Amino acid sequence: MATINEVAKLAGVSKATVSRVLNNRPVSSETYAKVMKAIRELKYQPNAQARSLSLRRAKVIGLIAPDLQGVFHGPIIMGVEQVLQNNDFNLIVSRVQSKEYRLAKMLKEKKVDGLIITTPRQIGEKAILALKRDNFPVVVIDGNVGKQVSSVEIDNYQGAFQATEHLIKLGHTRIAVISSPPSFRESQERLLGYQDALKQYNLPFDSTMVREGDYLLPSGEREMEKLLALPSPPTAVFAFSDLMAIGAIHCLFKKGFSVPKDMAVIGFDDSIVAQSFYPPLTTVRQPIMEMGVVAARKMLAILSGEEVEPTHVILQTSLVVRASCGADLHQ
Amino acid sequence: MATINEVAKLAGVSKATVSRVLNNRPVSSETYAKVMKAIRELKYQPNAQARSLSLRRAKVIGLIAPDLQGVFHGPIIMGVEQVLQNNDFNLIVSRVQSKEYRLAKMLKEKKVDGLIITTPRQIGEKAILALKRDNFPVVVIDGNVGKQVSSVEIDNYQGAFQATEHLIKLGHTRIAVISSPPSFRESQERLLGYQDALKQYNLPFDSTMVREGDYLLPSGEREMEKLLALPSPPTAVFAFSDLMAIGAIHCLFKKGFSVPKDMAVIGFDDSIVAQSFYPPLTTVRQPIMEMGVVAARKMLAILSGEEVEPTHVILQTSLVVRASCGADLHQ
DNA sequence: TATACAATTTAAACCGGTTTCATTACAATT
DNA sequence: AATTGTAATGAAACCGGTTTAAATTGTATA
Repeated sequence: MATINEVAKLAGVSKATVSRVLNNRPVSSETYAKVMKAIRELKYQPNAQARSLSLRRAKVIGLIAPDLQGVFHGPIIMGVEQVLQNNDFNLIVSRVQSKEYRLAKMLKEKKVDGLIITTPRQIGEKAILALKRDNFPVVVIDGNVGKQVSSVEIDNYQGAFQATEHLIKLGHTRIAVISSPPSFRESQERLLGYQDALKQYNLPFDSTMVREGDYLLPSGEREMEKLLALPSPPTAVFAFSDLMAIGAIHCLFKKGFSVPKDMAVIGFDDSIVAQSFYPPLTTVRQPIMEMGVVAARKMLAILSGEEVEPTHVILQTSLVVRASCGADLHQ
Repeated sequence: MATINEVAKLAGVSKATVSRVLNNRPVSSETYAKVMKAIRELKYQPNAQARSLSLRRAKVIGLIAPDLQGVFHGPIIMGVEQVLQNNDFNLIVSRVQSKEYRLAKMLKEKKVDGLIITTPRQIGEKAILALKRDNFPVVVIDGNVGKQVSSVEIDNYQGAFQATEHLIKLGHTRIAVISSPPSFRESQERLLGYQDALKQYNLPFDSTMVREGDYLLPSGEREMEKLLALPSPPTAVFAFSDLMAIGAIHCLFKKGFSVPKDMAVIGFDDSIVAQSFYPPLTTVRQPIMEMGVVAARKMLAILSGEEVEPTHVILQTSLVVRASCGADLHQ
């Protein structure tokens, strides 16, 4: 590969002048032509490493996540990468394993200009705050680690409220919840949305109606079984993930029940499994990819100096009505 | 951030000596101690850009794919990243948009040391061969672009053979196929596996039994409908993706059929939707994540000079028997 | 004690860019 | 014609590492 020195020699100018041409700084038109000719002839491509070293920015940002695939992190990666690509940045993805260690490394090595961190719960909030203290550009997705770190979240309260309200409007009064671990912030927010919806429609809150799952299918199946064993079982179930909703339906099908006739079921996420299941699952759509888009834009804004104060954006959910609650039959 | 010069000054040695300590080259034990002390005190972290420039390798490899999420590319990313992380490499992921352009750029800029390219069909095989001609390290996943480029593939023939054989052994003789576009190499390989299985069990091949889909759910639903309209419809369907298999089942359910009682259905991929569907889908498992693992290992081998001649590994599929073919009832 | 040799260490060059500062060339002003 | 100002260019320093070649140190040998 040719270097800037070879281009300079071939064009008969100094490397400073070649650099000027490359960066669109004023040069005479004849010089410009000479240099461009040499660049073409040598098929010259500037060395990103040398440029990064000199400019002290890599034009790469890092994304740290507990997982790089799946219905949640996959779309986030897509969203982030799309924005970065359009702005001539690259994306390094890294699965967090050894806790905080690798986090800081990439930044301090200057391998990346900034870090987008998803579900910081799994990483350790202190580690993130430490980065922020060292003044590294950090954006957090789906988790608020305090006012000083920019974040992108979804409105869990709103999503749960919508789902519950939908079931209430379909006439259900005994609505169960299959929740996620109570220690997770989003569990609390969603539970609050559920309770407030009940309250708004003057329905009593019954704590036996709330069960705890772990987001995965088997827990949905298991908790549905427990709900059916109740003296007075629910007529509708709101699960905090599509997979748990589907698990609940597995349980129902195995016992010969029909959905939505015998039980209305609603999920959360609107992942690929929701639309492909039969009956197609009514669910709360999280704008997951958009979280990635917003986070990436925010990161670029921070790097360009546009965003100096941390900001926190909360994206809205939307209800996707399909067949698992019988809403289509109700008209 | 501290630099090597500051460390050298604090330790009272030259930067060359600090460099030696960093790279585990022989130094006296007192020098070692002095340098390490300075490194700790300054919280020194070597600058990756400077090192890359000097060593002419970035310790980053690029992954180019038409998609960065979903049931196929998600696991590949996981597999690749896992291997790279264990070898202290980073992974840049990039969705291919503007065809060949960006491909070469990252390599020529020296932003990455090598490129792993998935489903090269969408990228243009000539572009890949051009990279190889320029002697850039390239590994291709799920697509063979010729003997000169290392590749990792799965045994499509074998997978289709297994699936078809399974249905035959369950007593089916009219087995339909919902294929993918015939121009795709894997379509041809799978079709051959299907036909050879029929042949081996002395079953006739009937071309009306093979329909063309596009890997997505709606096409499965659509083609199933056509199959049902046949004068003598199949009793079993083998779809070339889980999503198409599920689409076929949607069609059957809507018409009041039962699966597997009225129709056995088998998919391909073993994606998340296969296990979460009801009835759980029997399918051909592709070792997708393993493809990423193997590709990454191969890339590292190329970069370290271990692998000089291109190699081609073909991973085996396996049949995952669940409920959609009724095999569990047959015992 | 002088000499040879190996083991450490350092100074300087290099990787390939960007940028500061000085210089040159040239047109405009008085 | 002398002076001033401006635009274009080049030389050299710099970014922060690695590496080569030369210098230094200490030890063993003659």
